[in-house]
Amino acid sequence: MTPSPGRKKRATILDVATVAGISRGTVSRVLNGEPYVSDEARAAVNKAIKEVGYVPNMAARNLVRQRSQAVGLLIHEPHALFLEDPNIGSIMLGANTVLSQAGYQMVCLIIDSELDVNRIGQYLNGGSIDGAIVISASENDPITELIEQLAMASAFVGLPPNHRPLPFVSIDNKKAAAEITARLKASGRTQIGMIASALGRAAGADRLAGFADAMGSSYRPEHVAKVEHFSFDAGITGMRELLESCPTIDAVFAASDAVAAGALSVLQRIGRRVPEDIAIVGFDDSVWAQRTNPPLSTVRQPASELGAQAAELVLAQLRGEEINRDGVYLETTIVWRESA
Amino acid sequence: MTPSPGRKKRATILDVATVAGISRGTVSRVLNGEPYVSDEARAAVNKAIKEVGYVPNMAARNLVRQRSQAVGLLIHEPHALFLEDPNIGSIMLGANTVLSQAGYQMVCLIIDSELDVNRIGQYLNGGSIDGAIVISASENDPITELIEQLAMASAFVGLPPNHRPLPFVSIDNKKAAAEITARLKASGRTQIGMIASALGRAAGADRLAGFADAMGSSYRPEHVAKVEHFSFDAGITGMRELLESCPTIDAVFAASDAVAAGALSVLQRIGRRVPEDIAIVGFDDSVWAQRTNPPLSTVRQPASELGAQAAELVLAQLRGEEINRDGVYLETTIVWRESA
DNA sequence: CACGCCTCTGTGAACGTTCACAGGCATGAG
DNA sequence: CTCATGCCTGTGAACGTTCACAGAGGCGTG
Repeated sequence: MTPSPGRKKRATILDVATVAGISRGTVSRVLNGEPYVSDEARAAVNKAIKEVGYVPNMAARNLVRQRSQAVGLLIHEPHALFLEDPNIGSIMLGANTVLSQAGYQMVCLIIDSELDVNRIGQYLNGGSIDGAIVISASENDPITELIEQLAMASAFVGLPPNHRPLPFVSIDNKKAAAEITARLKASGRTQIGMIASALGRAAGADRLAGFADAMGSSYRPEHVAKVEHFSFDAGITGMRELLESCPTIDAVFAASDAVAAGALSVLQRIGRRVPEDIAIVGFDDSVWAQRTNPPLSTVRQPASELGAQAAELVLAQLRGEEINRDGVYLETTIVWRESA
Repeated sequence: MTPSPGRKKRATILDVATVAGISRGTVSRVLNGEPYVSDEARAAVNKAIKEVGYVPNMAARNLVRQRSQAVGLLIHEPHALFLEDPNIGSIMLGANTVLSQAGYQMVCLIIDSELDVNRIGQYLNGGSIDGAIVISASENDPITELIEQLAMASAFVGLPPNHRPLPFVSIDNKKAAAEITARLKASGRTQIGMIASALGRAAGADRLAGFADAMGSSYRPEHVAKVEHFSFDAGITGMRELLESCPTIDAVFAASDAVAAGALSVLQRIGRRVPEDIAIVGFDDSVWAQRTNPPLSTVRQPASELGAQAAELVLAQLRGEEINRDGVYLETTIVWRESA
């Protein structure tokens, strides 16, 4: 009687032990590269492992070790935005490289509905991962609360919502926004507007704050269009709004490259020349920036480095080290291309 | 003596049981929503769970149940490509929705280096996931071999490499390519070329085959530029090549939208008008397609549906159902915009 | 009253590891 | 010769669940 037509029963450490003619303990020692194992035993174990096709059972290992050697990357991003955000991919790869080298498995978890929120809660606290990197959590995020309650090893990419005192890696959005706005002013433009996005998030609000700072006394509220997301479509909406409230505008700071690309498409459709008639700058230095026509002047954000540092931050906590509670800020640079 | 300043010890099912004044078994029954539990017991358990802050330990559960209620989404894509591929995000979301509703956790695993390959092997076979959805595996992929050996529940998005007889969901690349090429011919163009990409993958090779099919006797090898990836930069390279080998070309079928966008940028730089002087069509109907100027005519690929169906395929296997061994093909449609 | 059935509960045995401990066997020093 | 030391090995207990089983009590029926 065969047990079932499905997957065959997996070999355990005991099978390896009996085939190799030794005990569990020694097999375990070989598996974990511990010292005090004779060469013969080691060879016998390795041979037996191949023979029976043994692979360690993670669940059993995690259970007894009380850790999983895995770190979660939580992506809590509205549907559409996730598809457009060019930074997420870079952040993922940056984090993966660091975790991978440290022997950790990175597992990405997408939070896309209420259903997900509960299940992820279990996943977080159920011992499936030892730490979490959180990307783009919005204000009042239940996951953030959970992480804080559990006091689990974590790192946010961008500021943690609600000013929670949690570890993070970010860029200084306000400073960067102020810098590129200043540059725009210095280039001789006089009617400078902004398309501000995602004001519910620190990144969005800070970019607007930086713009206002740099404009100083020449700041005009009617020169700011406020849109919901960092998206191409939001850029279209925002640009139309801006043209209506201030037809003589001659420069626009868009809160992201995607927004800038949307704005650019509006300007081109109505025949305004960029940069001759109107200058436009973005933020992120994503693929958008280099592939619009003209290519965008923008703020370069070290996305993969953000991911990498967030991963380091989590690893440090797992090693039990004290970490910098004030967060890590990475440098941005201005990339000047032809759109301004 | 406090045990350690780190995370406090987690409550177990036994703690809940003692607080509620009943046994493990009943707590377990409540947890899993089984019948034959008195209302009082249920209430007591729920109260106790809140009180001690209990969360089930997944490792222990997975160990005894021999399954994890999680499905992996393996992304094996060269670094740069992962960032550009517009379909991956949609596939992820499509799969996540289906899995989430079925009570499964989707975990994405990125394979970006040799290091990753080994670790993922363990992850796959170590009981951390019950099934796998594989995106864009290239020929001779060790992960594919592993999945076949393990006979684990799986589904490929796109054809499995090396013609392995594994479940998959795909579009008919050859047919779709032939259709759009035919449409290009019908529009009166006479010198039609193609920028063929990623010929090492079924998707890439099939698109070229479809093109050749549709061209029939008017197929000219020198009208085909072969490039490595489905990327913007590859589009630039390919277009330059094509212009050199055939300066009078008046239509180009690019193997993907990103490639088409790259090609378009070359044409615009040298002053060829699209679509007046030369027509260009892409493949995917990704964000690229709608945001180039002019927007691209292209083949619409139901990316999120691909992810969803792949998820369904895995779930069916986990339910023990027999599945269609010949794969599932989804329909594509031609989207005609202004670039041709 | 005896019996069977249904509801509910508790208990022991697993699941596959790791870890601490105990102990065996050489080897070398006193 | 004895004892300590270093290398190597085996064993029992634990990790936190689920699952099958046994059994208690209530109720209706013959």
